[in-house]
Amino acid sequence: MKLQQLRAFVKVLESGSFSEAALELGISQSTLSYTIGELERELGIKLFERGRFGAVATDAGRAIESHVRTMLRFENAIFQEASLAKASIEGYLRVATFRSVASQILPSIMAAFKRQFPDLVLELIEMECGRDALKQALDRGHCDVAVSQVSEDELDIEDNTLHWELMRESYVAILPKSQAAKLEATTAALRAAYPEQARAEQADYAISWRQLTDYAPIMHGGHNCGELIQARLERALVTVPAIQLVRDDFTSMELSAQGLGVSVMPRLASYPLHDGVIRVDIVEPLRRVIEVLLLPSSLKIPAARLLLNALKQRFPESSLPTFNVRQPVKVEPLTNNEAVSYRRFIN
Amino acid sequence: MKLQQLRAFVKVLESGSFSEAALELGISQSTLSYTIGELERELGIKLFERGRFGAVATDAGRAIESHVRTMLRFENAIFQEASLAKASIEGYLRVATFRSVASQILPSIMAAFKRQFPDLVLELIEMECGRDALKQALDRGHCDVAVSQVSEDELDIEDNTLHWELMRESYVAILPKSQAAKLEATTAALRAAYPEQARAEQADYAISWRQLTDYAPIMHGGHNCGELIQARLERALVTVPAIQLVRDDFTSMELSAQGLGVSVMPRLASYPLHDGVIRVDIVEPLRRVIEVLLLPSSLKIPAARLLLNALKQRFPESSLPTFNVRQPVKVEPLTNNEAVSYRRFIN
DNA sequence: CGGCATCTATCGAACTTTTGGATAGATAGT
DNA sequence: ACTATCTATCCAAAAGTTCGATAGATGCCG
Repeated sequence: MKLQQLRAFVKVLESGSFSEAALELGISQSTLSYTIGELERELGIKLFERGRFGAVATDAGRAIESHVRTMLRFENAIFQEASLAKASIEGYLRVATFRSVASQILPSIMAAFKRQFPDLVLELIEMECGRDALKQALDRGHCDVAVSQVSEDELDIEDNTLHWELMRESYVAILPKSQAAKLEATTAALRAAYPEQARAEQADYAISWRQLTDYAPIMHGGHNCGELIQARLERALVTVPAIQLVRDDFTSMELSAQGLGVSVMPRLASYPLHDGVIRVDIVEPLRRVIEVLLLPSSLKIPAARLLLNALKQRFPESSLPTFNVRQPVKVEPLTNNEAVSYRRFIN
Repeated sequence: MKLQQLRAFVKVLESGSFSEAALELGISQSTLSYTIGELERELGIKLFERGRFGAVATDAGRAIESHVRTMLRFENAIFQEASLAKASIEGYLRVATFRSVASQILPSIMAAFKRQFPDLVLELIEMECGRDALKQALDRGHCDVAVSQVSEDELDIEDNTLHWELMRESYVAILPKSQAAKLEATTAALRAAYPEQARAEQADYAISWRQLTDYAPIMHGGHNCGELIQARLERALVTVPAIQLVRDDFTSMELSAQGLGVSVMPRLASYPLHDGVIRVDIVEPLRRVIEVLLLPSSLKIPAARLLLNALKQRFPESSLPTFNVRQPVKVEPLTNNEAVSYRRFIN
């Protein structure tokens, strides 16, 4: 078996066609055909179903996918260790996450990370936001680290995937200043009814989901989970008014300031606050937990440990520990010779 | 990077010399030198310190060892998946354990396992009995599965190594029938003093460690942890009489029957009981836990799952779950195309 | 139904890499 | 200083890989 065959295998898997994979690999189609053919011959199984449509993996092909990717992951880890020994870090790191984190949270962190380790190629893979999809991406070896969203009541994980909470985010409502007086009247009563809302970061006003439905919702396309909020609004009221989608935080605050509706956005995104609006806590707050996921074996990848450390620095409150950059596995001077000489076979 | 280089790397690591490794690999010394040289050139680091003595890994060499072995482990997993698709299972499985388990417990299981999967090469690696040593063997990739011993109060494991209790073994004393009457007199009192001893598998007699030291201990060379028992005996009495070492269970019972001393052996080993002896519970029993250890990633190796299932069958009381032989990771028809088309780079 | 477009497989020659024997260099022990 | 035991290098032969050309297979569409 050869690594080149495995690299070709993955490329075909991803591009779904020999010809295109060959193009991307910069080799001829005949070479690629020969390469995959050799691998299949050695394994004694067919890896791809070929046809007019291109190439699609057989059951057996899918069965080995994650193993192949694991091997390539560790090839990368070896390059990273080697570059570490030369006091730099080369290689790549693939981070999978969903749209809002990919667009709002990671860019600044990864840019800083990139500045610190310029020779590392960072790859951000955008996927659906469900934890299951991201966990599968890890299992299949599509990425090294994943950042997913999970609701507060589903934090546990049944298998041995590692996961740490990065932050817990609550959404706030943004309403025009003109509504301040009206809200002032109800805020005290609401606070009393929902005491758990009392926290350091408390806003001057509070509102209930029921009240919120008096306004036209302005959804933020960037970092809220549209369905989550929409579902919650629908629970409070039968029909939800037509929703406007906006891309920029300040734009949506501007719309709110103009009295065009209520913006719902993660608390963090509401700083700095637009002059014409007020920040309003939503009682029975809807919160989501942003968590990092990775396979235990990914901890062996130096760049992954570095990224986790960077995340810990950015989110000091998170449950992340800090990792040693240098081999976390202690290598004792026990010579392999000893282990080997004791070896015997059962035949 | 090429797998052949990695295989050569491991062989040099294990044999401690280029010449011998070349011999074992069946290639010439010059070829091996060139192979390792190429790898070093590509990584840009020196992997071995060479000299009159042979070759010994540098820090960098040791740093990549576990990654290299992981890659080879998964290469093996790929072959196993491929053979599974052909309704057999080829490849190898390396099990590390310590002497008594290697000689007394595993052979029958592994022989049966071997009969079931004749094309699988089983490798039994014998090491020291400490859990730490075996865990390190796993971490460094010297084996796929480890079976270790641990005392009852150290069951927890801090990192994410998987571990399941196979069996909990208590030792019994074997004494000549002539001692029955004498023991009968004290057994009831001892049972009352140590009620936790009352169990289904209870023997007809009980004895304390203090009383045990009246007899010459006959140690069983095969499956007790000599030091463990000796230390316990010494705690009960200042000096322990000279110890006789015996290899066969029935032989040591024979010695006890002849009134030559007391045998101490794991309960399981005392079946069937020799006619001339009695089985005696030791109060404040000394127990050891035999557990299976493996890395989470080893669960991906089909043969490892098969072996765990075989162990579960042999030890139905153990905490082991039963694994699916076929890919434990569900592979959904989500095409990689989708994931890839979303991909973008941060540069 | 048949031509067309779009795949992959195969062939043979050019090219690249790998291999092994011979030899040189390095080093520790005697 | 000699010897034994390592690894590195050189070079020619062997082996493996690559590519363009071409053939074969298959679904699409008029």
